[in-house]
Amino acid sequence: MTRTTIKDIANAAGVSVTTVSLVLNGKSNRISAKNRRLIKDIAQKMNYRPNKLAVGLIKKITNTIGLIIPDISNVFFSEITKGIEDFAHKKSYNLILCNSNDNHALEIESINMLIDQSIDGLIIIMSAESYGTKEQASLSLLKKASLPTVIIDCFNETDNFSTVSINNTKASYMAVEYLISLNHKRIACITGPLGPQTNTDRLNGYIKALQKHAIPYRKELIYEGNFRYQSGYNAISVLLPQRPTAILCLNDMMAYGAIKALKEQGINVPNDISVMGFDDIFFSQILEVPLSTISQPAYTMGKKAAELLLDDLTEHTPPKHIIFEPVIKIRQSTKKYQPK
Amino acid sequence: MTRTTIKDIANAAGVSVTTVSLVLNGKSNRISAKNRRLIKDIAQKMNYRPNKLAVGLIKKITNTIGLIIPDISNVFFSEITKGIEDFAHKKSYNLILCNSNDNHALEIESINMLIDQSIDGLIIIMSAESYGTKEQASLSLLKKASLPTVIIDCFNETDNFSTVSINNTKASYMAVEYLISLNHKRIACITGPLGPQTNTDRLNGYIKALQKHAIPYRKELIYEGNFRYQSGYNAISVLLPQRPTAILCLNDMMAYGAIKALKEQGINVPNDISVMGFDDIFFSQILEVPLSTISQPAYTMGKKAAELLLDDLTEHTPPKHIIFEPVIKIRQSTKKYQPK
DNA sequence: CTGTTAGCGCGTTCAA
DNA sequence: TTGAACGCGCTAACAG
Repeated sequence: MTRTTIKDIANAAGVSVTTVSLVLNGKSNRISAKNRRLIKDIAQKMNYRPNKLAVGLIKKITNTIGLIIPDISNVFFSEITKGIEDFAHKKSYNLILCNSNDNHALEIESINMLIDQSIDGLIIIMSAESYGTKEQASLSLLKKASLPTVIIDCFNETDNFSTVSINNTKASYMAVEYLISLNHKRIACITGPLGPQTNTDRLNGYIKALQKHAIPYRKELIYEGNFRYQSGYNAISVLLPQRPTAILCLNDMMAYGAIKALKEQGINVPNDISVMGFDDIFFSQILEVPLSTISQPAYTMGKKAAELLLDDLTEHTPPKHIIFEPVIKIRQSTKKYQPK
Repeated sequence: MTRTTIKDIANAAGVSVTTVSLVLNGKSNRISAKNRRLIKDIAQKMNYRPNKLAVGLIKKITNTIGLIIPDISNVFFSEITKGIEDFAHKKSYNLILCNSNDNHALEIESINMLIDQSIDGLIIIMSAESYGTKEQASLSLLKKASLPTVIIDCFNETDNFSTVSINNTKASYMAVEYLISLNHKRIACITGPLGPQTNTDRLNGYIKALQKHAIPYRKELIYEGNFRYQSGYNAISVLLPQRPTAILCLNDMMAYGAIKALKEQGINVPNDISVMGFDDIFFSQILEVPLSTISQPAYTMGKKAAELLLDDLTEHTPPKHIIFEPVIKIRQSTKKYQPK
């Protein structure tokens, strides 16, 4: 069964396609009332819906936005996605989803595929591989296509893109300062891949807080993970010999892995070692020992990104940089350090 | 900056657009070798990529599939989505994502939006509201549009759609039989919304297992939840007075809520009450008391759905019904019942 | 008030 | 071996 087109309607109504188009697009001030009625009735009856490909081809507007994220099965990203989708849908935009799997080549490929689809704009969370020249490669591709873009989780003032993120440096600074206030001095840190600035910012916040409190920075206390559960777990065997009294994990999933490994070693959290996370995903509240962590408003960040993008699309607002303030959630995985 | 079109290439090469089109579509057997070279070179140099709107308009193929799910922030669904996206991307298909928020009207709206976008096919997980006549409404809309569709989590032989699901009846049957083997007789059940067949199937499996073992079915032991953490939590206060010795939760999230409420009441899992889940999402392994549960291969189910759909699109395979076998994961939240 | 004409970017006859 | 012409479904000048 083939869809009804304006041509069908025009035939049925005995008018030209122009008239139909005019009526159906609300530009019918100059069309006779009876024709207006007639056409609308027929359109309704024949269940007419405009073909968006055809409209897009002409108007160069598709009401479609692209989303590239590293991994939709990661709850932090899926929460962001929800925020984006909800907002976009409310504004009658469709969302094309692409996973980059933290792979730069796939990211580039996705950007190209999305451009080919004539998306109106893009929201992207860069892959972990996309930093330095690779990040620039992605960005310049977007610039060449002059594609309205909002970047999440990557503050970037120099290029002409809107960004949405939290203040990462401040976030981990807050976390470390809190741990220091608990008398901790040997604070280990399990980081994400130390390429993207978001991640190095977090490490820098850690370092700054130590400096501020005149605690020496020890490289041996740093473990570079990859944001996955397993890497948090693995970190423990290399960190433990350094005898940390607290461990800051730069996302919650790694904190879960670390806690698991600690438990297997018979080490109690928080009595023996304090552990902090970063993100505050839902499950952190319901852990055996609810996780102290830095909260990022994932849903809101997604929503805000969508809002910025659609604003840009509809009224060409200049790039904005939204920085959310991190919020520290003190739960039960952290505790005052008491030398034994 | 505007994209380069075949016209641009034709001009640059001094040939007609037909020639360009022929070459770029691999139908260049009849084109002179030098022109072939020339055109390909120019296309490369000018960074030509076909406009998919235009191609779609002609070919009626967009290489785009739609996905409608209740909620992308639910890890069970996001895992399915990952499976779909990975497979689709590998086959050069794009994915348009829509959340129905378990709302039938939104589901219908999404279907229409997706059809307007000329998607080639659809994968859908019905909203909790879409059962009975509402389910039929969604299905008949798809049929009228003759849109190739795969339905996940809803076995449905009568309509002409492919389906992917697990054997839900058997799944909960297995769970209950396992609990019975542990000497439990007062087994409560926290269900999902008892509209969609998937959910009533699960309840039926529970009932069948009781019957098989001559254990009376008691309505007071059933609580109808909504698959959310909070409803599992809420269930406990109404179920507890019935003194169950085991509780089967028809998804993991509700099991988490139930366990939380139990803990707050000073009731130990599994020593006082056994709890089983359903889904086996990642977090179930890392709970304080790792959750015994029925495992659904979410990623694989998504992948399989995408595979069925693309098979249908490329070679018009008849509808298939894939039923995965549930696997019981015995962890530590269940234990032999010992009367005290 | 309404129809004719001309494309949007591309694939595909049909002639030449 | 190639090009002109047509059309996918629709919008937008421009006439009338």
